[in-house]
Amino acid sequence: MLLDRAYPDLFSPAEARLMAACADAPVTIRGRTRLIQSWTPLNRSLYLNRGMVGRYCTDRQGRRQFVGIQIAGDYFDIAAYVMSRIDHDVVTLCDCDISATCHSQLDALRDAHPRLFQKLWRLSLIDASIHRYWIFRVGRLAGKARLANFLTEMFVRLHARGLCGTDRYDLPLSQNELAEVAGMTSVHVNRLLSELRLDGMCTLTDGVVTVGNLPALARTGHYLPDYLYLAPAIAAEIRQLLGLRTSPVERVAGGDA
Amino acid sequence: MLLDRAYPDLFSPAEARLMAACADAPVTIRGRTRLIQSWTPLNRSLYLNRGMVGRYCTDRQGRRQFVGIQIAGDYFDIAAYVMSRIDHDVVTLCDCDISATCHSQLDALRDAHPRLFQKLWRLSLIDASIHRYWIFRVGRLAGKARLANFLTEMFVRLHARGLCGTDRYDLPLSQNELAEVAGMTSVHVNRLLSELRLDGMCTLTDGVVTVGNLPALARTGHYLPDYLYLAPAIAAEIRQLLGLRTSPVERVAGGDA
DNA sequence: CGTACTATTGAGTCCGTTCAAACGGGGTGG
DNA sequence: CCACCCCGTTTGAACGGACTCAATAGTACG
Repeated sequence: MLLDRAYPDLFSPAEARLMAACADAPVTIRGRTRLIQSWTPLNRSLYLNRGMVGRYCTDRQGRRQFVGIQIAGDYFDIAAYVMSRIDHDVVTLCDCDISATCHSQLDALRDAHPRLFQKLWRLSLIDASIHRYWIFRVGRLAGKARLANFLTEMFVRLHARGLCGTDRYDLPLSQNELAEVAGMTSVHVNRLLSELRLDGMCTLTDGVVTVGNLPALARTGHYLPDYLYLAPAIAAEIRQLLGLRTSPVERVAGGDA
Repeated sequence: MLLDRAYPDLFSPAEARLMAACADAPVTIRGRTRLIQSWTPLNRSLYLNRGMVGRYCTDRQGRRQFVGIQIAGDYFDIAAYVMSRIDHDVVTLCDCDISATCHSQLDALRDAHPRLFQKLWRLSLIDASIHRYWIFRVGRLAGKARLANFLTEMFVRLHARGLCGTDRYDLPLSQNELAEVAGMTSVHVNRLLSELRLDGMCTLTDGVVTVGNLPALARTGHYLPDYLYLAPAIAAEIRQLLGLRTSPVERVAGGDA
């Protein structure tokens, strides 16, 4: 299970087997397919084996705002298990392999393995932490930093799971969808991307991000990966790649800001 | 317990007593006090009996972005129980009564009352849903709508708990802090507030919001309260106050957008 | 061979920011 | 009691980032 690598303290091999045993066989779904419509009653939750999906809200004029991007190894609607319905839509961004788990199976899991069950809670809390970082990004960062920050996040999350190397990764988003992530216009995304390209930080072509200068990208994006709650070993590797020195714990110990 | 009113399906009276029994006696804390520093190890979680607290991230220049406001009746760092540390800071916005619950007590609760325990998960998922709505707000809404949207959210959340009437509520935020919520400048907040005042929608003076025209405020804020997962009866009352007709379920049944 | 959708570029406009200054209330100390 | 200061609000003026509108081109698809 992909989660092993990113969060080795999260699922033991036995637990991963238990989770996999609950799930149905994966199904392949084409890109740009709406998987979940908001407020529809749901009795299954979904796990993404391969691909990428986006979660979005829509305003009254139909303009979308992505509120999350899920990558391979994510349970992307555990909330549906607890809440029965969810508040947002979910769409595949490319061809995806998805396996479903009936909520009744999760009920059984709760009674039989409460500690494993709690780890699902942990996953949803990491998700919430990512949400908070997205608020920070669109609220506080200027255009260029906003884009650089998001592109760095996607690199870090993919690399932490072993889904990409250090110099490129797949990002199946059009410039328009990138605008719906970053809270701006596709025209503006285009100009900012060309700035990042001229700076030699990264290029985005045909759904592939080629990373030229990762530390510079992280720096212009004011990016810090702490909120992802990565396992210490992986966090250290990521910090090295991003050119960061201090861990959050050191910063706390060091004194007040 | 305040949660009873807003989410009557959430805690039964017996469960509320159980939760209260776990908690220490409330302590009063002065306003503008930092309660939690990010990444500090925590062994207790906090419940807000009275007052208001803010959760925020800080960028490298020290500029704050609020990522959440908690009101009386909120557990505002359940995440600390599962994650041990949290990714953001927490500050009191006014004098607050706060009671703590040791994580060991929650462990006991998990083993003795798994279903009640799951309701804590539910709380944290509602929290995440509010996060998503904040992303939507700062990402997609223009300045005036952004402010109106936030002011409507705070009214709805407070009113749903019986913490205010229909024409005014306490909001202990300076214009500068409001700017840190809405992702803009205090100067701009000032101008937008005066617009809302001239439109007769609402005024903010000395930490009190006086609501002049709630439906208009909700309309300019493009506000829909569905994401709060309010109990049906209260949701209906709120929709009436905001001048909204359709519930989300009706909209789903009605057809695709 | 049309019909989309996507990327790119230009020009003009407006929203929101930055920098500044003035005002008013509430505290404190002389 | 007054002087003073601090903090929050208010307002002005100028700048710049981001948007809107628009046109072009390239590409995938039926």
